[in-house]
Amino acid sequence: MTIKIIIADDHQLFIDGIKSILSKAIAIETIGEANNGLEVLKLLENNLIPDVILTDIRMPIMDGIKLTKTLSKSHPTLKVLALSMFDQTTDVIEMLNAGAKGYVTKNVDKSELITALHTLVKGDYYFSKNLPQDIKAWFDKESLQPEETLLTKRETEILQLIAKGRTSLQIAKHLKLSKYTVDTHRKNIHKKLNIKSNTGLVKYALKHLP
Amino acid sequence: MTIKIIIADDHQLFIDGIKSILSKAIAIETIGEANNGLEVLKLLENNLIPDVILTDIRMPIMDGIKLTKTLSKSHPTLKVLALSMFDQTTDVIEMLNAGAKGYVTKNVDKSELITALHTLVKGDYYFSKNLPQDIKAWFDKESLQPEETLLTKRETEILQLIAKGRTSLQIAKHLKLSKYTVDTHRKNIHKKLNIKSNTGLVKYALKHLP
DNA sequence: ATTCATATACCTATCGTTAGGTATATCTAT
DNA sequence: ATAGATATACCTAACGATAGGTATATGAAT
Repeated sequence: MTIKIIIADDHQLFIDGIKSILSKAIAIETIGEANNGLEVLKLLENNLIPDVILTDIRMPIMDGIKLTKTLSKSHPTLKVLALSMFDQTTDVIEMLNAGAKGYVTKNVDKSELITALHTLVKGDYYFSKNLPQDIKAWFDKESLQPEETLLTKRETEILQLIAKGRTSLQIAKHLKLSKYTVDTHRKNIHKKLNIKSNTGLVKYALKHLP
Repeated sequence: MTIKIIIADDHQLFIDGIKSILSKAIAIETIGEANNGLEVLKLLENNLIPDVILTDIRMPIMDGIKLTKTLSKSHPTLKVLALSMFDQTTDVIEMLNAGAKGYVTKNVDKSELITALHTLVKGDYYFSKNLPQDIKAWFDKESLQPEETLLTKRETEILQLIAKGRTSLQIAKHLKLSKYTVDTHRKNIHKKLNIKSNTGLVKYALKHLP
């Protein structure tokens, strides 16, 4: 049984490359391509129905997250494999919450891509190796809405203060903690979100926290 | 006469894709691949000499600009075709200054890529359609300073990079400036915006800059 | 009852930013 | 032609963040 896929990416050359790779794989057929989410929906409207949609996250007009959300309502049996350059936890979680069944970064090799496609068709999830460990753990535990439970209350509290521009020492005094404790929380936040810089933390906080 | 090429990109899947595309093209042969600039140099040291090097710009360890500069000294007959996701003029100019003979973005299609390779081998320059056609004209062109902006062009440029999480040293290298100069601009931005922390700058940039 | 997650605290080395300067060169407009 | 703005470059001290640890106490869940 041949796996039928649609590829969505705003870089045409990348689509061409994937198509070329998959044309050599047995039992996989590319039946359509799109440069943004909206174009995928148009293909589906024309009754071009694949088994898996391989989609980039960041695309103009309609991004991969919006696309996946739409699909999980209109075509719930259709599997979505996210294909991104970024391994930031936020992206992974957003895609999973939207309904994606797998996530691979663009530095996997072709065999891993093919493995991922087969895994999804079997009904399993697939995540590439370089993603943070926690993600798999959350799904093993079948915990829902991982975004909400990602950071603990304390971590969230501290992240909010970081985003306000407070230093570790100021936060420590405010919460009557040791500076060391605040720094430990900082490190744990970094690890959980797979973000290394203060700049990144600020951007995350602005997007995801009240 | 077959055109021999080496592909350099930090995303293995992208290399695999290009290789797959080019394997179907007549008279083009991929003789090597690399995940960063240094790996390209190693291939050349082992007497693997291509006609064209197809290289990404942003790569770890040694980026495409550094690689191209090195090559234009060590292997001046070798043609470099830059292959980037970004069409920012600064990138194009940097690559051209470094000695690249062409620049295509990753949203060209496969036929355009092949055209570009043939054009370079013929000895001409090639730029994909979405780039400013006359690069020299761009150099001569007077850049317009629209309306009364608080920050200067340079300051804006640097602030955008700060907001992307780049350090002063990284920005300095990218803009070919001294770290000291970048820090001076930083201080001037602080003063003009009356913001003292990096955190504040990031928030300002997200709100006010494209 | 014991494991696990959470929260706490400490240590150190290194990196990056901030703040206080000074000093030119060029470009722009009066 | 000259003042003012812009862009460049350098120096250093102090402060804050990052990345490696280690270690203990507690409450919740199996």
